[in-house]
Amino acid sequence: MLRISKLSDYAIMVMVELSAQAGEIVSAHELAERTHLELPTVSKVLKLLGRAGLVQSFRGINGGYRMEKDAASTSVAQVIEAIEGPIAMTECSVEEGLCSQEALCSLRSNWQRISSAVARAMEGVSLAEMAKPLPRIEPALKIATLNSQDAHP
Amino acid sequence: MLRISKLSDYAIMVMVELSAQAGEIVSAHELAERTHLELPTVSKVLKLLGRAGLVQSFRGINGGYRMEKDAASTSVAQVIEAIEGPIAMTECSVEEGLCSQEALCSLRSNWQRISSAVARAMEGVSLAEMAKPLPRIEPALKIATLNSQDAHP
DNA sequence: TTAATATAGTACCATATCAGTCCTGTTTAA
DNA sequence: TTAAACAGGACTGATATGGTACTATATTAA
Repeated sequence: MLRISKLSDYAIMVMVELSAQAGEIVSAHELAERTHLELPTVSKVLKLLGRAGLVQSFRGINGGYRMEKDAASTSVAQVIEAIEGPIAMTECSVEEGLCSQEALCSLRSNWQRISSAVARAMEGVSLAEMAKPLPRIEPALKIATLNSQDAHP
Repeated sequence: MLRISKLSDYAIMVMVELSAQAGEIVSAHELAERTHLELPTVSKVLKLLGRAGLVQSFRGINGGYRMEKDAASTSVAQVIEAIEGPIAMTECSVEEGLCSQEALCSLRSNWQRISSAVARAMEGVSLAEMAKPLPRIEPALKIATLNSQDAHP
């Protein structure tokens, strides 16, 4: 299914929410409420984002988090990497060991190429864009769109 | 880490190996030897590839598998989809239920856009290309072609 | 100085998913 | 009829992930 982890998904939600209040310090508690996620989960995500330098943390009684960069200059790829580490498709196509075949080696370099392309796809989308309901729709592929019951007017 | 499953990785290996003998019928046993994978594993992968119509199977004493299409016209994406199903990044960004916020909804459509770009990245690489040790380091790989509504070097 | 609040770091567990194997049935050729 | 090879599905062990909890530390206000 080629998915990103839920935690990364949450991280995007949190960052987008934070970007709505750029410049301000928002507590994890508040972010949890707005994203409808559990506080411990949001907290975990924020810690990871903090280590990656995407948010700055403030301790103490009026503490919280603040976005470090502009939403337009932070990419989805950066957020995902903060949570999951480097973007790559395979550990190494030849991990079976005994790479003694041409074919296997050719795979490895090609996987790296594909990984780059995928990474670029995600580097090309900023948080600012994510916050907007989709600038322009394009030839929609057959990508699965699950439940469509959005509960708001 | 944004990874594909090992099974998909294996599937590519098997398909590339099969393409080296395009037109011929090769047994799972033989493919297992050439890829250095275990027979049951290779067998499992081949069954999935067969159901997806990427290979044709032949039972009986001289049975085996044969590629259905040309290696140049079969993409990495097709193979991965045969193993993992539709390529998508997230189940649905709003699976938390209670999508009552603008931000969440904007995420969903954007994820679809990203998924499309990622899918395209993998549709742009054929098995024939995978079999070659990497044609040449291309400065601007034409694979990605993500919707460049923003300037993207 | 102390109390309250909020994050940091780490560790833990339950669960879901995946990889890998095996078993039984079916088809085909000799 | 037998052996070889695939089809389908079930089962299991391992791994990773998601989610939570606990302790320590920092900050602010009274």
